[in-house]
Amino acid sequence: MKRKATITDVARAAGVSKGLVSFALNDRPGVSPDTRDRILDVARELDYRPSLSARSLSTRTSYALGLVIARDPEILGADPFFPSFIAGVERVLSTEGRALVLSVVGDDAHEETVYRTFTSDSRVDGMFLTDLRHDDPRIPLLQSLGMPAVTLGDPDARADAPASADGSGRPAHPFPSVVLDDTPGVVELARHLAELGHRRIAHVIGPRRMMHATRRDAAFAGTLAQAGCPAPIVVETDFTAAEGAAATERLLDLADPPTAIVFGNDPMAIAGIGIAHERGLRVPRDLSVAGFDDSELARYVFPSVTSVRSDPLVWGEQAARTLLQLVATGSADDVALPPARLVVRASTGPVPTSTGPVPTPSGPVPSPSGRPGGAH
Amino acid sequence: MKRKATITDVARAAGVSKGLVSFALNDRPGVSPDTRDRILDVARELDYRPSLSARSLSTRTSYALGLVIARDPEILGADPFFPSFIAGVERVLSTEGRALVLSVVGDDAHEETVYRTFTSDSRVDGMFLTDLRHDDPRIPLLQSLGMPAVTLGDPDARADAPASADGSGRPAHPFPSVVLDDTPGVVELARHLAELGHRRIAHVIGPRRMMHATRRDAAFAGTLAQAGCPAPIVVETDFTAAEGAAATERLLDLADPPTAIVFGNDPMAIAGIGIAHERGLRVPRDLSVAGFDDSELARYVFPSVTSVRSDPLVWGEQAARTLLQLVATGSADDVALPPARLVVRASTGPVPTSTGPVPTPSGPVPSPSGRPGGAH
DNA sequence: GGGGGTCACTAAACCGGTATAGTTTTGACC
DNA sequence: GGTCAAAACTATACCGGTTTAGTGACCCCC
Repeated sequence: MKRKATITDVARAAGVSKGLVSFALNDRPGVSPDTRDRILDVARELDYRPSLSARSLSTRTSYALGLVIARDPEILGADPFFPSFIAGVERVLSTEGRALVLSVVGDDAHEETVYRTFTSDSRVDGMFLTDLRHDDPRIPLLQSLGMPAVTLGDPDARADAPASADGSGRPAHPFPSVVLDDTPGVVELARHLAELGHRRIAHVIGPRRMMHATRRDAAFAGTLAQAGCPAPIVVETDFTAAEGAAATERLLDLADPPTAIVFGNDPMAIAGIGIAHERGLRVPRDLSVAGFDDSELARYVFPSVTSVRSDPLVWGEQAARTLLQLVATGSADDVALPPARLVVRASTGPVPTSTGPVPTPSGPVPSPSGRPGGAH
Repeated sequence: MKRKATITDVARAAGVSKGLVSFALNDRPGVSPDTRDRILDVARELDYRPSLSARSLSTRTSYALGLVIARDPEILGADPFFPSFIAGVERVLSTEGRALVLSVVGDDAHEETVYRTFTSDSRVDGMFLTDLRHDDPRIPLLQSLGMPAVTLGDPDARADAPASADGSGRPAHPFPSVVLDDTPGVVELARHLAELGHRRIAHVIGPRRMMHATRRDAAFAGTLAQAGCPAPIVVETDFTAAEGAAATERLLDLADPPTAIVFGNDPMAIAGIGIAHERGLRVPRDLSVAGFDDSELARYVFPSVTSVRSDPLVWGEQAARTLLQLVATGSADDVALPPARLVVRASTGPVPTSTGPVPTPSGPVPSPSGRPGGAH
């Protein structure tokens, strides 16, 4: 196993200085065409690969992007969002010679230190901000650290922009965002349930401090109100199947239990269906259930789960592209992806006519059919 | 925002040479106690953090470990193994100031280039080898690249060790392994089904080229044979819920369908239950189903899924520790973790007495009960 | 034919650490 | 008090790139 070729080897072999090799390899002017070709030939012949660490030291860039996931490891395993998102990110990064540096943290205190460490170690050139929170402390943190970032979704515009030098009317968030608006899907879902005749509806959401939880809650409740429905019963969970199951138990124990339950992700919805079945209820005859994210499994459980498709893979790809551009050029535009849409499957159906589990269909709504449901 | 302090700043402020600062910070002999203290004080005061890239360049070490996942992004989202494994790895790395560099690749050709790139870029100091394959090409590859690695499970010992300098009787695999033996769990599962009276049993396994698939297949079939059962029907899949569902369809379409189906992971098992329910079969009355890995969701679907618990989180922790030791000292011992055990839940029950779905219980086996199943 | 400008290229500084050779200080011992 | 070795510390080379200042060579043009 012989030593790797360095830029000095290439320079010597090509009979030029190493500075010129650097110029030729980085496509910079000041190298005559035939010299450039000769250098590139020699480099290829020696199988020269520039040293990342040397380059990093010189240029103060790491050629890596960072993702810090602040969720309990257990949840991480159950929720398919992050694996898909990461796969999307990777799909872009791998073609660009960049790497993804990952960190999974349990608590907030540790989270901050990871952001600080990644920055002070120059371990990454930019970071993805997922699971955006209200008044997210990570935004001023990264801003003060001078670390570029891309947010998934719009952060809440804060009026008190701390040191906003220009008095322009620009939005208060300092980082470009990649938005995949889930409101249309949520609105469609609310209308869908209202049209099926549901009135007593529960919404089992994720942690309230996460923006998407409250945003979806607002969109859902707002649409129901428009449709003349009473406000939904809202239950906050941590996104685990366990809490989804527990929430379902509590809801079904109510004196006047809901006829439809909407869950913040698919694992919770699947767990909810499990609870219903265990109690002898049939879905959707006695209880309608819907999930969120449209994971693969949602299509294959029985009954297949009505869900809102959010496409984390595409989200990851676009977030990676935007962050790469931000890092390279210093600025990047906000991007809006096609919004999430409702996917109706077999787990939602017309409201039961009486309070007891009676199998009488109540309206013209088609009875739920086969598994591979199409978009609404 | 002022510039980060460098080692030179610390040296100047402490009135010593930077070499001595380096010695003091790395706990090396040759520094008097009070000088060392003074240097450390100054470093703390200046909030000095050594530059990773500079250190990497000097030491030819990247302070990062790599994981290449060669699975389709879709599968990655559904299968909870990797997220949990990664979380376990992270739990160890984060306390050691190391980072995890991740890559997700679809096809084998790309996989090899990633291993080569990570190596030639010195992007990582060592790598995790998961989803071990028969005659795994990654082993000679990493060996020839001189990249340390840890394997999850024992690779198959190859007689033709290429350049085995010493004629010792050591096993042929050059890398330490972290083994979580799943055989006991599989054996227990086979016995469990045999005791319940099942004879026509199907085994829906993962890709044959992966060692764990064939190893489990062998253990399962062998135990059944010992128990006097006929050989199971084996169906190979890619681990997706989609193929799990398709396999279930095919099996149930057989003239003489199996009375129990064992799946290679939980998502497939859950999809299989979905298919059964869709056909009007009841689990476990008409069909017993078992999964693998014991993911969170397995506890919360209905019926809760009998599975084999493999504890990917612990696996990740131990793999990280072993790899860190290997990288630091040049060698590490093989580690055996507590083996995977069977977790009996509600999805497995006594074999139906007749071929038709008749609700007669057939034996003294307790009827499947509540969700939170305990270990067998 | 000498001044001025551009182009191709070289030499050397620099990034921020580690490692090594060399120099001074300390201390033990006779 | 002189000798010698160990301990403490400095100076500097080095890792492998990028970048800047500087040097010829060449051309243009009055």
